[in-house]
Amino acid sequence: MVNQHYNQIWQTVCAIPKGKVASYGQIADLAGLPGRARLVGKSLGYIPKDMFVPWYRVIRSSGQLAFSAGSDQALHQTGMLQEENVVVFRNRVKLRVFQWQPTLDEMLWKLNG
DNA sequence: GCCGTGACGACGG
DNA sequence: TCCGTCGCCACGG
Repeated sequence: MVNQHYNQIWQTVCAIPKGKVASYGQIADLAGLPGRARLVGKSLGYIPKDMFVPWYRVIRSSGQLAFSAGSDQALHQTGMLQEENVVVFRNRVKLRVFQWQPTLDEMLWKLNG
């Protein structure tokens, strides 16, 4: 039994295209939960093991990875991103280059799904 | 109900 | 750019 908000958040994270990243706040907004970036972070820790959700494409609004530099988790996330050709330098990603900018179509599609 | 705790964010120095 | 501060909100003790 999981909070309904978590499902909305997971769905939204799944909409981030491969090779792009989005911020916690951005996901919260798109999920219809403005101002609840921290809830997004929480929910990513509760992703069911049998469900694929590209959690590693979610980073801070500053471009920094959420995990501290050098930690196992940060290294894992870095590896996953680099497999998608997202450049991670000094534990951060250049948002100018890799941040997902949803088109109107993508946002409307989410409403239907 | 109060309080501390987060995979956060905006802002100012 | 790198910090500290404050606001934020869901949870658990």
